[in-house]
Amino acid sequence: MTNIRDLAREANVSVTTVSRVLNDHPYVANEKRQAVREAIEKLGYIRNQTAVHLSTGMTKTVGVMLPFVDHPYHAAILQGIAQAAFDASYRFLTWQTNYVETHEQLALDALAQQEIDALIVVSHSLPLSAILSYERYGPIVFCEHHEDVAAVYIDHYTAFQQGLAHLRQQGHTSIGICLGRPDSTNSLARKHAYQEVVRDEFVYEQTLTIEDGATVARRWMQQKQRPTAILTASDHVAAGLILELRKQGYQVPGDLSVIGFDGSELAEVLAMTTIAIPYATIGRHAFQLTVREDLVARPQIEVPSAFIAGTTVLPHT
Amino acid sequence: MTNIRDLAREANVSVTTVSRVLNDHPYVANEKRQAVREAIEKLGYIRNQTAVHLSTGMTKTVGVMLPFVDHPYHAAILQGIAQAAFDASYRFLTWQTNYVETHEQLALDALAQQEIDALIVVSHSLPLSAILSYERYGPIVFCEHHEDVAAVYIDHYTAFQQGLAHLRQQGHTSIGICLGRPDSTNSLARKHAYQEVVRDEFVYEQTLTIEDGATVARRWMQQKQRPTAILTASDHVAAGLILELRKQGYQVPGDLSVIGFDGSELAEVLAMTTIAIPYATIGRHAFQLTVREDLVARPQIEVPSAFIAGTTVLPHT
DNA sequence: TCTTGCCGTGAAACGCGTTTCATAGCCTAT
DNA sequence: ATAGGCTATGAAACGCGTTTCACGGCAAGA
Repeated sequence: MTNIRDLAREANVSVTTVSRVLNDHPYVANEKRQAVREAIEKLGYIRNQTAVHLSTGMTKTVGVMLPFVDHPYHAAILQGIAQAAFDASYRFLTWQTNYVETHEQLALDALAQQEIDALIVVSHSLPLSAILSYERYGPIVFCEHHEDVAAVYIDHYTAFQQGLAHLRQQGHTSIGICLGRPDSTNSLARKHAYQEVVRDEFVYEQTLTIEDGATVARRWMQQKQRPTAILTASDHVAAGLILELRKQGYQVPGDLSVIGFDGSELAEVLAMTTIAIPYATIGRHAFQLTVREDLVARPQIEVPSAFIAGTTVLPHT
Repeated sequence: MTNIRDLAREANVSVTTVSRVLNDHPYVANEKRQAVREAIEKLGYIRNQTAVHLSTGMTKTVGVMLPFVDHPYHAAILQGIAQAAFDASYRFLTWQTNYVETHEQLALDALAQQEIDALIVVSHSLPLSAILSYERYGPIVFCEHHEDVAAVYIDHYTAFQQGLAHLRQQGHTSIGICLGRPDSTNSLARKHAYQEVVRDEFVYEQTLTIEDGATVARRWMQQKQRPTAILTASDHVAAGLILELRKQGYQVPGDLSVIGFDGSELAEVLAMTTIAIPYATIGRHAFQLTVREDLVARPQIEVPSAFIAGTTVLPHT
């Protein structure tokens, strides 16, 4: 591999001058610049990025810690990050953690080891304090709300309120909710919105997948006291719920009204009433935060959710 | 930042010995090893990965060139790559190209610039030869079939044959197909399988999204000569097709039988007849190929597809 | 007793681009 | 005429871990 010193020799200039040419520094005479360019051409020189990284002390790479790369909304956030990173000539490394703490730790280590310049935490199971202790190694941006942390998030409390308000407007008083991971920030906010307006508690926890949705359906069918509407925490769960009910001969929304959450293709396909989240936007903002000058001030960005009317909610009579 | 030389001074050993301790090299006396460990502890030393990369000449990172990170089957491949890379203590950098050639080029540049040790090409629009000219910089593995190239792929020809055979078995003789990008390797294989057995040509090209599926539905409705069954090239297209037809009052499979392709959640939700592809497996194999000793022999791995019976095909009477 | 061969250790070179600092010519403002 | 300021250029230091090579010591095999 030819390097910058070979070029210097070939072009009869110093390595400094070669470096200046490579970086478009102005203080190079035209003939020398030309000579270097010809040497590059002649020797087929290609810049070694690793050396650049070591020398400059930055990798122009951000890390992304997320549980699953192939879950639709995580993938959508990743898409936004990919786009924003691309626009800024950054690259991104992904740590798929499955919510395993030792895996999450590896992303933190990478930040400390200067493999990445900054870290975006899409979702995590390590304690917040454990993650924040790595802030001294570089910027850390979250995709969910925490106090005193750089973050871009949607207000799950308000989003859930919107859904509940819609159901109550339609005359539903007996309303259930599905939550994902029970103690996640999001679940707590949702529960909060729920408990403010609902008396009967129909809370289905640990619902994440289509299959979990079907399980909720089976539980609902067995209940004597049933809600007339369920607000889920993901379109996946809603889809599983709806399809299992229909399979068993129930009507959705005739027997049960259902609202999804995400605004995914699944909701589109099922013409589902849902709450759409602009995940790609979250990803874009998250990346942009990592390179923001005033990150020390720990800025927070709230992105709006949008209620989408579909065909899976009927007024309660 | 404390470095290896600081450690050496603190522990009264040479940098060589420190390096040996860091890399668990056996030729270090226990007392010295202990002394180095204490120095690491005391000074809070953290290894600089970039320096390791420069020094060793490898980054333990593979690149992934793919059009979209948030399309379900690309995400599923990415998931497989993520898993296999994780197991091998590798990282992966992703280039989301949108099939834009200049973007694809950036992934190739990264290989030449030694930012990545190897490149996985999930799908591409650059000419194959342009990509292969970068093989001298490092291993390149494809996720689709090409002659004389390291690749892991599914046999689209056979997969499509399976679907066609099923439809003909059910009495369909007038069969249409949807293809994605018209000149992609996959489309050509599919077309080949199609033209072998079908006389009337009902080929709908450039169908990729749910919306495209709806467009196919509208075209189908306007046709005087219509196929009685359509084999699509993705569950997305099939979903759009099915739902638009149903919306317009047609029966699926009563008026038109439909077979999807992918075996995605969408197919599951719609109880769609489809051809399932083990995308994560493709990703895993692809990664494993990049680190295989005999990669110069350009090994090829074919992974099987699986016909999944659903409710969107009815015998033709 | 003499050779091998393994263990243990460190100086120095290596990988490679960037940046600081010093130097020097030349022009402009005072 | 002189102090500054800008252009241009290069030597050397820097970032930092790995690896090669040389060397001393000691034990086992010949």
